Amino acid sequence: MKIRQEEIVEAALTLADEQGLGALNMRAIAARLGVQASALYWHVPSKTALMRAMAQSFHARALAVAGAGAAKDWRRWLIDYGVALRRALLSHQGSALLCATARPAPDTAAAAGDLLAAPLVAQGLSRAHALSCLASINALALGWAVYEQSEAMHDHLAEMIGFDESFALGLEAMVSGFHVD
Amino acid sequence: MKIRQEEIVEAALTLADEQGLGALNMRAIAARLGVQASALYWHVPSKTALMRAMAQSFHARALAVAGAGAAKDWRRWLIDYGVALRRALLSHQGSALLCATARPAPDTAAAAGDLLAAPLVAQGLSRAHALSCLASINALALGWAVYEQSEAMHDHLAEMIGFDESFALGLEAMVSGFHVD
DNA sequence: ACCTGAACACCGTTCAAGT
DNA sequence: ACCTGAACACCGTTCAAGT
Repeated sequence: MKIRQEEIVEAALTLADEQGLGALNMRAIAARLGVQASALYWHVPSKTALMRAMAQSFHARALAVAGAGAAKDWRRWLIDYGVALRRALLSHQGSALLCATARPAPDTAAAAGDLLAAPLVAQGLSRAHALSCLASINALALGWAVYEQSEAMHDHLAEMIGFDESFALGLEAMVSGFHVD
Repeated sequence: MKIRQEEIVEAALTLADEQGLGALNMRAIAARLGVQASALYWHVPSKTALMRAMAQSFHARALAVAGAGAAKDWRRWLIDYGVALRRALLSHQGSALLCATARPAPDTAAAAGDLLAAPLVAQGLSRAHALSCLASINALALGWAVYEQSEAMHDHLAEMIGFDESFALGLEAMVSGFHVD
């Protein structure tokens, strides 16, 4: 039974989705593909690299969604990006923690930075300022997603606030406070 | 050689600080205390519980700093809290990831929520709105700290933006966008 | 080229046994 | 009460050997 890199990442993703990030181990991934754990190492250098690939798929999704409407007002664009990023993170269990743990490949990160900054720079923000704003939105979305995906934290916070509204409130407040430099 | 709970948490904290969170294991902690790994389980129920205790020490520090000046304007207070929280997280290696992973004890979290909301409620914000604002600030500080403590992410971002200024910018933007409900 | 089987070092945790 | 020593199951990873 032949295996490809892509299949391994996909299997890992659905496994993490079903059983949680803590249940993600090489033997379980291999079993899901009808193969031995050691077979994975022909296609993937390490579990760390595998998790990095998993994390990148989330960023890629958010980037694709946000990149679509580049003609909008830059504040609107930032808000849409933040919402899309959070949604992408929440779409799979444990993805926030995964993104917090796994570092992206340096070249991918640089390319993503350029792509994200472009629509802001086109509307008059300096590149440095655009990246700064983007980083804050990344941090906000990641932080919220971490809280929402932490079981106990989720249960506790959910009693007192609504996640969607609170995130929207914080995001809109932040973006409205940004200025063109 | 007798051991106390507190000593174990402290040893774990300094070990994580020196060697990183990945090097944190029961045998290493025990060795630092001149004891066998199995001895730890007389004082601590599990590694998970130990990490929870570690995470709580960070929140406690930030809470102590922020609780100090309760008479300030609520926006100023929120900003000071955010800055204190981030500083507390950055003071130990891997603390952000630790706080993202370990869930606090439910009663501690509830008490912290009350304590933090109090100065805001005293100045006219509703309890729900105060908690919502606080959660956003928590998320922002945690997200930033995660980025700053992720080695590769750090190196990459540091080339383009200043962490301190960018965090301050995002935090002040957000707080200035909050309103009394 | 791609996979199996068996092994290695390491880890969290348990438990009888010591003092 | 508190600690040691030895063990267990589990994990990431390697590597010879098969096909």
